[in-house]
Amino acid sequence: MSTSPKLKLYEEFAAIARALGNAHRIDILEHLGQGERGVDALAAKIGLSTANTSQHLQQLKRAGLVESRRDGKYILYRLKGDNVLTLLGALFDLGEHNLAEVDKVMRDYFHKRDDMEAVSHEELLERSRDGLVTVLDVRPKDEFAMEHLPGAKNIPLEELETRLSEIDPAQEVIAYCRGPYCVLSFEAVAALRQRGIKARRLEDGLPEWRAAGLPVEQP
Amino acid sequence: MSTSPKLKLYEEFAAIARALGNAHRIDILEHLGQGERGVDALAAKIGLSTANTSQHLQQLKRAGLVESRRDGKYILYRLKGDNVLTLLGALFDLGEHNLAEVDKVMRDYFHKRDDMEAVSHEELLERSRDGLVTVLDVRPKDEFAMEHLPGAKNIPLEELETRLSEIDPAQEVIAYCRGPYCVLSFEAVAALRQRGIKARRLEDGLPEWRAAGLPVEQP
DNA sequence: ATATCATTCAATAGATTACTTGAGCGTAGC
DNA sequence: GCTACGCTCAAGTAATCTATTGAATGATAT
Repeated sequence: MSTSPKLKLYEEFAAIARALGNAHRIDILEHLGQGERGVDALAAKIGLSTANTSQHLQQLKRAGLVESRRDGKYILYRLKGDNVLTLLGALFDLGEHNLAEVDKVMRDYFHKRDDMEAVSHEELLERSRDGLVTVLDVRPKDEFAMEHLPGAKNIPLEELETRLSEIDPAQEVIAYCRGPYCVLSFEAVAALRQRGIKARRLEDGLPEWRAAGLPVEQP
Repeated sequence: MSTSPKLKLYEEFAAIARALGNAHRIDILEHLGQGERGVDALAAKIGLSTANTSQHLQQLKRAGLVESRRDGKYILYRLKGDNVLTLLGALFDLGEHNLAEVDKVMRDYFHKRDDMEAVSHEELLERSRDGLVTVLDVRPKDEFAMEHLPGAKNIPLEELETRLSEIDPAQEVIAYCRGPYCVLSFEAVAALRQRGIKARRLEDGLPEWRAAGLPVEQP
């Protein structure tokens, strides 16, 4: 094998794929989809040691999936361009269509996605313009603080039970979180429905919304 | 780590990515993009032992990237759905945009892709309708035999020098091969230009043409 | 049945990967 | 300057991956 130019290229592409070949690193990418993060903050969110997280980040960096900048004593990582979300989307899509295991997990834990009747960008925009829905961001407070959908109300999933009174039961709730496989919004919808409140999920999460060129609110 | 459902899903997605994490397997996928192949035939094309190729194919199968069927004593593998090409496309795209190494290989070996002025589907269709161009398939004879672009002439790259007389020097040649990184069409264009024949590459290869829903010719 | 061919399986050695631990380095604030 | 903090590096272990070899299926042909 004289390592033809084509194989050389494929070796580079394979290196990118290998960087995606670990569940924790995909998790990191999802979190970075919310916005820039420091290493420790990320490590805490995903439940890995700092050193381990740092090493994962460096693999992602070598593969061209993330980039970093220094801000004071923090080093902030972020996704490198919109292509990353596109690639992740293609990966998720293939998994959902081609792997029985993925389908099974979806059924078992997410009570079958289709039954959740996800709401599209377009529908949300339309209905929120008419003031018909409550847009609910169920991510943790700090993530909401950085960026959120326009007009959204933030009740982190953990606090949902104790803060139910803040939700107008006359309106439909549309919940969203980090991305299409983020559990938060699934569980929020389930909890709300159990209490008789009409609720649906937004099809995608914040990163996809932003990638679609739709407006977000910042402090 | 109690392995949340989200991480379980991400583990599945990561498994798909790991299956893409080897240059030979990407090469296999490109060849399967041309059409169904038996194990031995594939092994010969990509230059690996039969056993090794078989094992790579099984990894791809476990990851939901290929599927197989028995035909007599052959077991024929093929890509599992169009999502595979989409995923590969996203991967290539990210590599081209985000990795300096990829860009370097492109410059060194492919004489900078942009200078090659690739021709789009649309332009090819238009110009071949008017009879202005020779569509040249430079893949090996057996791949051409299985399927090719309508009206294309087949001269495998190895035979190009000896069969130059078959090409009308008055017409522009548009060459294509297996896919966007297949070397064959790059080299064919370079060789033709050196001999004063106007030549360009088709932007993509046969699989992308087929995936775009455009017609192909079969025996 | 036997022989043959295409493919897979099983066992192995060598390389790569994930995570931990503890040390090292740069920046901010005292 | 020193200390605290955020991050990276280096070394080590256990687990996983690649490619080779040779043996084992399974289907066809004689």
